[in-house]
Amino acid sequence: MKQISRFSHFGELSDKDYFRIALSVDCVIFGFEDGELKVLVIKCNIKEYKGMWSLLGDLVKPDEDINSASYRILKERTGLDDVYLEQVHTFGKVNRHPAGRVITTAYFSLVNIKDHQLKLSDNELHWHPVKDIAEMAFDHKSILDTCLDRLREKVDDQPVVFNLLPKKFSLRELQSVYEAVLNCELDRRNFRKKFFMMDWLVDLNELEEDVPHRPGKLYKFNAAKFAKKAKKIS
Amino acid sequence: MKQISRFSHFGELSDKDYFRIALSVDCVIFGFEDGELKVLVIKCNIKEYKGMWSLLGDLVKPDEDINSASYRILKERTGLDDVYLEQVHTFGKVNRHPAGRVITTAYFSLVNIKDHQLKLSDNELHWHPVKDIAEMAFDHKSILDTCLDRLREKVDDQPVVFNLLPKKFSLRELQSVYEAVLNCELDRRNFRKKFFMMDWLVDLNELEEDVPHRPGKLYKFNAAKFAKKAKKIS
DNA sequence: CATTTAATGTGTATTTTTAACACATTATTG
DNA sequence: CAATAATGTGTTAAAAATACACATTAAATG
Repeated sequence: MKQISRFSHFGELSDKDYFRIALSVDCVIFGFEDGELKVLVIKCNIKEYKGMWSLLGDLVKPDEDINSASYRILKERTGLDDVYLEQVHTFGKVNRHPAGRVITTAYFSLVNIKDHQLKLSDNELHWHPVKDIAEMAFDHKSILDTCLDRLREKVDDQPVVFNLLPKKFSLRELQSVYEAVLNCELDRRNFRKKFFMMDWLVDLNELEEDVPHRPGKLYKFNAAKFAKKAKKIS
Repeated sequence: MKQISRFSHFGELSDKDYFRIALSVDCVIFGFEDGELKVLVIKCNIKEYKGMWSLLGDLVKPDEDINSASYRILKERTGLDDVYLEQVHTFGKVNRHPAGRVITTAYFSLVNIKDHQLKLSDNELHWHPVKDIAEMAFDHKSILDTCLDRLREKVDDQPVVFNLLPKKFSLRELQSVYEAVLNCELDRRNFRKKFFMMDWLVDLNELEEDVPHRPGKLYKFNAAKFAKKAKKIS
C-alpha cells in the first residue's frame, strides 16, 4: 500500500511523510558596544511568545544552500554583506516551534555595531547585552548559550574578535572585547605581550584621539598573515 | 495572491514552498580494530553512486527529535543502545543528494567493534579503515573528514576514547587508540604519566593474558569521576 | 633450565608556556 | 603647573609539555 518513494532507499515511509518538516536558520549576531558583548534580537510577534526577544531567523528556501540562507538573513536584517559567520548546531526538538515542526540550524556572526546603525531603528530590532538576557522566545536562549560557548572556544585560538571592532583599534579596546566575550579580567601586560608574540597586529603609527588621557597606539588586524592558507614562515 | 501561511512571520513564501526539503541524519560510527581507526560504512544502492561506500543514515520522521533519530539509526544498524553520540555539523548544499533536496545533520559515534559483531554480516555493512577511504557517495567524505576533525579536538580534553575500547584495557591499547585517532606517535612514558595525573583510570589489579611477552596491567575508565557533574574536589 | 624475546614499568632534566607583578611616561584637564 | 587617567615596558616564578634510558617481567625457544 505504500506509495513509491524517491527516498525508498532511506526507509519505509512515503515521500509525503518526510516533507512535513521545515528547516530554518537562526543567527546569533554578536556585537560589541559600551564595553559589553551584545546580541541582535527582535521582538517576537507570534502569540505564544508575544513581546519576548527572539533571534533573527528565516525558513530555508527549497533551492537555497543553508549557508547562503544565513548570509541572506544577515544581509536582509543588518545590511551587512561580508561578515564572519559560522555554523554552530542544529536544534531539532519536536515541539520547539508552536506553529509546527521546524528544525533550525544556528549560526553565530560577529559584526561591528557602528557599521550598520542605519537599518536598525526600523523595527523592533535591538542590541541587547548578552549578560542580561534571562529568557527568550522558543528555544532561543539555549541557542544563544550554545553559540556563546562556541564563541568563547573560538576566540581562544583563532583571530575572530577583530570582526567586532572597527578597522583601527587600540590594545585597550581589543582587550576589553576579550574580557567581554570571556567574562573575565585579563592582565594588561601579558595580554599585550601575547598579541605581539602572535603577530596578529599591525602597528598603524597612529594615536587615539579625543581621549581624556594619554592616547594609545592604533593597530589593525594582520589579515595578510591569515589570508587563505596561513603562511608557514612567519 | 499569497496563501495564508502558518509561518507568515518568517517571510514571504507559502507553507507549501517550505515543505519541499527533507531532513536526514548521517552517523559517522567510529570503531577501533587491529590498531586502526575504522568507520562503519555501507555499499550505496542508488544508481548515481552505485557501489561506493556511504555512511549510515535515514530521514528524520516528522514526529521525531533529531537526536532520537540518530540513536534510532545506531540502534537499528548496530544493535547498540547506549553509545556515545555527538552532533557535529549540518550539511545543506542544494544538490548534495540526487533524489531531491535533503539537508543532513551529521553525528559521530564511538563504539567498541567487538560488542556487535552480530548484526554486521547482514548486509553490505563494513568496518573500513578511516585512512584508506579516498572517496565516498554523496558528500559523505567531507562529512567524515569534518567528524574526524571534531573527534580529534574532542579526545584532546575529554575522556571519550574509552567508548572505543572494551571495559578492561591495557595502557598500551589506550595509547594505540590515541595514536590511531590522532595519527601520530606518542611518548609512552609521558602518556602514562599524563593519564595517572589526570586520574582517568582505575587500576583493576589484573594482568593481560595470552600475550607473548610481559603482560601489562589492566585498567578501566574512571567513570565515577565524570558522573553527571565532574566533582570539584578530586 | 638458561637464554632470548618483546614487551612493561619507572624518573629526571630541559624547554616552553603561562601567570604574577610595579613603576615610569604621556597627553589632557582644570 | 599640578592632578588625572590612562599607556608602555621586563623580570621572575610556577606550571606544563617534551625529551630521553635502563631495569624488569613473563612467555617462548632450544
